[in-house]
Amino acid sequence: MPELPEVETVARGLRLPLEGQRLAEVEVRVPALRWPLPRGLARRLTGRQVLSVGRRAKYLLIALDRDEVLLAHLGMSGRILLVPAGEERAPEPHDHIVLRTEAGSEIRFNDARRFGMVDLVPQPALEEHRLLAGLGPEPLGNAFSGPMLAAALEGKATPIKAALLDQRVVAGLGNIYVSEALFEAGIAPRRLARSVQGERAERLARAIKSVLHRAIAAGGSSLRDYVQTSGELGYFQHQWAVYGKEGEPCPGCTCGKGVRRMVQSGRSTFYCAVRQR
DNA sequence: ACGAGAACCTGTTTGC
DNA sequence: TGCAAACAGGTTCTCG
Repeated sequence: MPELPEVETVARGLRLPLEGQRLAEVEVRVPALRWPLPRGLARRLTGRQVLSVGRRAKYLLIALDRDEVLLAHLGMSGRILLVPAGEERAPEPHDHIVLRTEAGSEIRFNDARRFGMVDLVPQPALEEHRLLAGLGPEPLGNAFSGPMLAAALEGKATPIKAALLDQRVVAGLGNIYVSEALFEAGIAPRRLARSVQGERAERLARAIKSVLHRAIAAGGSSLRDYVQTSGELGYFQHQWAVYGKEGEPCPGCTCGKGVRRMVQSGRSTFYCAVRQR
């Protein structure tokens, strides 16, 4: 589920129910996700006030009073479910962490596969946190550009597909948006990263920004459903050009061959063999 | 040092 | 229909 646009959508959806609220009750129902949860997490969170909800790469950053930040990653299958104040809903399987605010709404972290991660970090140490320290630039940040991307790809002997999944190169892209961005930029997924320079890097940086912006806009339009019901993908899935479209005609392309699927380092890549070079 | 593949889990879809 | 295999939006670890 969660690449940058999905996490951004979740962060936006959590602002209203969480910001300014005190956590009246906290339940931690599993000992570990990907790693053991911080000791005494429920106790340490109870009574704390939420100052703000933000995002870095695919991480949710929930800033608390007393200078601590709740850091959360949704892994592959993680979702945030919101139960509005006044509604009762029995805990469902894999509802691992449940936060209840003073106002009565419930925020649940549900993650069937438990690839997600949660940590509680002192604010001053946030940037050096082992999960955040090595992250590359935010693709939607002002600093991110063709030349910056070109520099990050320089000398890399790996396919561009794999390089873009590397969070040290750019932070926040995942398997879906890499396929989409490469299609939009007209770059073949197998092309070596080091050969993406100059105008190609420029096109790719632009495509990345454009795809992410459009996905966030679509996620935003389905924001309530997204957070409240199941955490499923927002409406952007209806706008995918190639992802999951093997055999279908590629949009705006007259190649007649349709979208192809291949496997690169164990993961599906969708592309047009004619338009992407 | 770098890149490819395995490993971590469970749920759903696909194929025989 | 039933069952097994393949596959799923991520990251880290190991090995060559």
